[in-house]
Amino acid sequence: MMDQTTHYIESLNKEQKEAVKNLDGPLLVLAGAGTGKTKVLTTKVAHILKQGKALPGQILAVTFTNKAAKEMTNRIEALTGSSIYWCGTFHSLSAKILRQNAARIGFSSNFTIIDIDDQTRLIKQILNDYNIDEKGNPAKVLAYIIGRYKDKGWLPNQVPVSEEGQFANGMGITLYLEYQKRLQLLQAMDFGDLVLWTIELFNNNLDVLEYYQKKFKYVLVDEYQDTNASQYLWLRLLAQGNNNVCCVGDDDQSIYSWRGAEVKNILRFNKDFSGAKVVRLERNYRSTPSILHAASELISNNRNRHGKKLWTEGIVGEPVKLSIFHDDKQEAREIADEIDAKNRLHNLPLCNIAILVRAGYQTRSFEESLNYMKIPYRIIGGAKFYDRAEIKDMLAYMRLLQNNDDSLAFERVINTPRRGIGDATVSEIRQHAKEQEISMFTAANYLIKNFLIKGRVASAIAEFIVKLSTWTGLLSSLDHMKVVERVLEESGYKEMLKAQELEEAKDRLDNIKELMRGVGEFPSLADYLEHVSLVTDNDSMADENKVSILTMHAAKGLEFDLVFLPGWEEGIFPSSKSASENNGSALEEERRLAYVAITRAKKYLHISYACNRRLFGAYQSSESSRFIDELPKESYEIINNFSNQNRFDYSSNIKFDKQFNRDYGKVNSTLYKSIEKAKEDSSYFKYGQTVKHKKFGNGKVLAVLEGNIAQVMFDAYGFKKISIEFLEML
DNA sequence: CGCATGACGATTTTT
DNA sequence: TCGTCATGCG
Repeated sequence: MMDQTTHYIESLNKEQKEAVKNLDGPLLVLAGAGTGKTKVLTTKVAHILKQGKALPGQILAVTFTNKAAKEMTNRIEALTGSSIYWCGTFHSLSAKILRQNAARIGFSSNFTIIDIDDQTRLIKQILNDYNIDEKGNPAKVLAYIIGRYKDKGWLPNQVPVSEEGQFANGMGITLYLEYQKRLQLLQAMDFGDLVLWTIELFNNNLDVLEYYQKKFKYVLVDEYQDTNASQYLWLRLLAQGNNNVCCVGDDDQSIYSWRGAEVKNILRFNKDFSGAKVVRLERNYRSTPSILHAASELISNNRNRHGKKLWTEGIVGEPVKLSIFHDDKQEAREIADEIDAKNRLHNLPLCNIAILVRAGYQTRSFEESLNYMKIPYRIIGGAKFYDRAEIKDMLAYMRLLQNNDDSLAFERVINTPRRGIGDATVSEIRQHAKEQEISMFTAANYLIKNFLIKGRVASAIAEFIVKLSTWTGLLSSLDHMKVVERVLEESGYKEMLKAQELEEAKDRLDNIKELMRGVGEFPSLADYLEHVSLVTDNDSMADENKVSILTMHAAKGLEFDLVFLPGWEEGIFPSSKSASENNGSALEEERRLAYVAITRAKKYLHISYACNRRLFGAYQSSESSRFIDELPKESYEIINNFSNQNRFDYSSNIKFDKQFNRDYGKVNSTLYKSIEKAKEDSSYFKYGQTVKHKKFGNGKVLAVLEGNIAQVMFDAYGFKKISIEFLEML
C-alpha cells in the first residue's frame, strides 16, 4: 500500500511539489497556462490538512469566480474527505464576514447586496435631485467611475483631488459621497462595497481583525493577477496574522484591468510580502507544441511581464489552422460544418469543442449556423438568466417580503404588474421617505393613512401593502417556496404574463419556474437571496454534450480539445476601443487575451477572419488582426482562403462535400447545399411550397427573388422576406 | 396613468 | 440592426 500521508503528492512534478510543500511564509506561484495550478492549489490545501497544520475552518481560499470556488471545494473534499468553509470569491467571503459583524459598521446583518440595475436607478435619482443633466452625465458612467474608485480602495474622502474633474464638472466626489449615504440609509451594498466595508470593519475594529487573523492560519489566492487594489488591501490585512499567504497566478493572463485589476500586484509580490519565495510552473500539460509555440511567440510581443518559458513533452500535433473567409456568414457556416465533421467523422464529443469570441454580440451568427446544422450548443455567460426582467421582478418580490424596508425592491415592483400607481406617486413616496429617513414601505403607509394620497391610487397602495404584509407573515408559518408561489399568483404577475404574446409568456413562466426550483434548494429565502446576489454563473449543465460558445474572458480556466477563434480582425480583436488606449497597455491586455484564448486548446486550434463583416446593420470590409501577423509562420497553415471570391462561390466547399460523401455516405444539410440545390432544381422553392422557419413557424412561399430571397406568408407572422437558407422545406 | 412611437446609441470584457 | 429610453398623446 502506498504511503497514506503523502501519496497525493507523488503525481506532481518537481516545481509543483515545491509549491505544495512550501507551507510557511509568503509564496508566489507563477503558473503558466495549463501548468496545473488548480492541482497545486487543491493539493496544497490537502497537504495542510493531512499534515495537521490547520483545521478545515482555518483555511481561507480565495478564487476568482464562484464556480471555481465550488470546484475547489469539491476537489478538496474528494482528496481529504473534509470540506473547507471559507472558500469563495473576495465578494462572497466579504459578505460572510460582514453579516457576522454588520453592527460594527452601522449595518443590519440582513443588508441587501445590489446589482448594477439598482445602482443605476439610485444614481439616477441622485442626479435628478442635484439637477444634473443626465444626457451629458449618464448614471451608468458615474456608476462605473464609483466602481473604479472602490476598486482602488478609495472612500469618498480618499479620492485624490486630481480625480475631481472626472464627472459633471467636478461633482463626482460629492455624488459618490451622496451615493454612499443613500446606500447606508437603504441598508444596501454594491459589489465594491463588500470588499471596502470589510476593510473599514478591520481598520476600525482591531479585535475583529485579530479574530480573523488568528483564525486563518493559511491564506491561498487563485488568479492573483486579476486582483485589484482594494482586494490587495483586504488580503494584506488578513494575511498579516500568520503570514502564510500563497498567491497563484500568471501575469500573462491578466485580462481584467478594465475592472480595476492591477497586474502590478503580481509583479511586485516580493516587495509587498517580505521574504517571499517564488516558484515557477513552466511545464505545460495541456496543449500540443504547435499551439504552445504560437501562444508563446505571440505573448513575447508584450513588454510588461515577468517572462517565462513554457515547454511541453507532447507530440508536435497538427499545426494551427488559419482560414480567411469572405464574410461573417461564411465563417459561421464553415465552422459549423467543420464541427459537424470533427464530431461525426472523428468522433470528437461536442463538449470538447468551443468557439471563443471577443464580445458577446459575436455569438449570434454561430447560434444560427449551429442551429441550422442541428448541432447542440450552449452559451456560457451571454444573456444571463438573472438579468431577465421577470427574474429581477420575482427576486425583487422575494427581497421585499423578506425585508419590507428594501426600498429599491419596493420601487421596482410597486407598479409591476400595473396597479395604477404611476411615476408621480412613486416619486412622492420616495421624496417623503428621503425627508423622513424612513423606508418607502413605511412612507407609503404614512401617506395613505394621513390621506396625503387619496382616491383610487391610495386604495391600490393600501392593497399592495396588505398583500406584502400578508406574505411576509406567511414566511414564518409556511414553507418559503409555497409563499413565493402564492406571490406569483396573488401579485397578479402571472396574470400579467398571460396577457402577453403566447411564446413569450411561456418562456418567461418557464424562467420563473426555473427560478422557483432554485428557491426550493435552499433552507430559507434569506439563504437563497444571498446566493443569487453573488452567484451569477449558470454552470448547472456543464456536463451536457454540447458545443460551448463563450467569450474569451469567460473561457479563462477552461480547456477544450478543439477551439475556434473567429473574428480575428482589426477593430474586433484587438477591439477598436483598446488599440490605442493608455500608450499601449490596453493593447497588451488584448494580447494577453489572445494568449489566454490560444492556450485553451489542447489538440486543435482554428483561427479565422472574415474580409467583410456585417456590423450594426452595415457591411464593412476588414483587415486581418495584427495578432495573426505575430504568430510564428511555422506554427500555422492556411487551410481556406476566400479573400478574393464573391459570396456565392463555394467551389472549395464542393470538394469538401465530395470527400464528406465518400467518408460518411450522407451529406448534412448545410447552406451551400440548399443553394446549390435551389440552383439545379428550380422547383425547390417555388410558389405554394410549404416551408418552416425557426422563429416564424410554418408558411407558404409566394415567390423567390434574386439573391435567394423568398417572399413567404407565415401562418402566425404574416408576410416576410427571408433568405432561403433559413427555410426548411416541408 | 398607460401605451405607442420614434429617435438614438451601442458593442468589450464581470464579481 | 436592434433594443432602450424619452416623449407625447389619448
